[in-house]
Amino acid sequence: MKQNQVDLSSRQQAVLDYIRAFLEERGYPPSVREIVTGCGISSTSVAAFHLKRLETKGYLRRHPDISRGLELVTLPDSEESTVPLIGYIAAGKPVPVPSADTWDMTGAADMIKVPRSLIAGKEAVYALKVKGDSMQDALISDGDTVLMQAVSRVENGETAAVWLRDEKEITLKKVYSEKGAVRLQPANVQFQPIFTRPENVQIQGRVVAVLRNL
Amino acid sequence: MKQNQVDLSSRQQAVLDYIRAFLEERGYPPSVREIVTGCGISSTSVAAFHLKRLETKGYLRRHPDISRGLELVTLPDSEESTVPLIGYIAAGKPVPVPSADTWDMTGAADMIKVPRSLIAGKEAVYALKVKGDSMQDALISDGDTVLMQAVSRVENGETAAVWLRDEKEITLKKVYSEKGAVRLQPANVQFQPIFTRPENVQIQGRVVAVLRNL
DNA sequence: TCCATTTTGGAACAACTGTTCTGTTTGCCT
DNA sequence: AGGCAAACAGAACAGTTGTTCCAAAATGGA
Repeated sequence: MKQNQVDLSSRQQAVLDYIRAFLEERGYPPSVREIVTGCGISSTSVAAFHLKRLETKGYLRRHPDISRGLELVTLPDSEESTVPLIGYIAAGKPVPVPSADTWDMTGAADMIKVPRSLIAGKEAVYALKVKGDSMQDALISDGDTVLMQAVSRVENGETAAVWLRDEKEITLKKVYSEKGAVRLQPANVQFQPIFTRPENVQIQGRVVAVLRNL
Repeated sequence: MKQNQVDLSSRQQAVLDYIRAFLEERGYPPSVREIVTGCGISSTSVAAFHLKRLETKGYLRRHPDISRGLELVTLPDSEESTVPLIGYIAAGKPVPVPSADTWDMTGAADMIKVPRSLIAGKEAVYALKVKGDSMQDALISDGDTVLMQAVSRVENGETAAVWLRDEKEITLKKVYSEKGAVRLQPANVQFQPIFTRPENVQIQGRVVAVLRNL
């Protein structure tokens, strides 16, 4: 939750934490003198000193001569991300490919909010709605939302959206590369794996997460 | 996004909008005089008058004698909610029951963030981690997070966490009440429903959503 | 119209607040 | 020990800011 920064002295960390807590609780930033008393600092000049330091280090923005003119530059990092919902995923059709402007917020595409923890650090994540019950072997049902990451290769054991060229079919399975063949393992333990030629599988993306709203 | 309130004069509405925009853009509330110039008001006393009015009407909280001591009371509905993660759900054990202080933020329990859209408007939502592969008939696998709502009855067709007294087992299924019996329908269409006596089923909660992080 | 209520104007006060200045202390490296 | 940069103290100044007082204008019924 609260992460300490390595390049801050304990005093500066304390000031930053105090501002965060104050802002969270009261809805407006503290004054310099409130910081002084709140952090056990003895003089306003010391607080000013550290505030200037925090600003040059990029942790907050200051508005000179304006009372309580503090602005946290990292808005309490919002714990959530916005990803584009670019289409549907169904058994018989390749998944929609995110285009260059897909992530443009101004686009007309739907955007959905997801907890940042679900896609921590991952780039190029987009969302697809599942149509049909063809993916129950992947423990995914009609109406689920699948978060995908646009990649063309995955590590062994990762779950991917796989286009089977021969079968002309999309399937979500764990991909294992084995001596001359590819093993596609369903998430549902009661289903058997599929073995096929490497040329038959086209990775369309990595499955990052699944959301089901009942 | 911005909703006009019916019980506000246009001036008060303008002031409220201005405060919202100012706060959004600068990160701290405006001063009375900034409100004056920003809204085309001629005197600080007029602004003070309207601010007092806005406070008594419940749209903001004021901190007297504190510069920029304005706090918008409208929870800026943050598109995400925090729910407590109170334990595990496994086949052979009843689900943990949320206690009165479970939702107390100060508790040591883990809190997780979820998109508000997943639990829109629902009360008493908590989270459980799934242990084991015993619920694949519900399209739920080991490691999934299940969002539950603490209720003791569900409507026909809703998915619930059901404790089967005879079998001493937890299962997640759609519940249908049928003439003298209860039909428990798995989400996975390839599984058969279970029929049992009403006395054998104890609803432990409604399943609101499922999160799977791969 | 007349009266009560609401809204507006203008000004001034006292407290709040950011800034700056000078000097001191502390920690740390050579 | 000596030197240097960071951190600390105290005080004072000037602009900002919430509040209040008094009076005027607008509004809205009866």
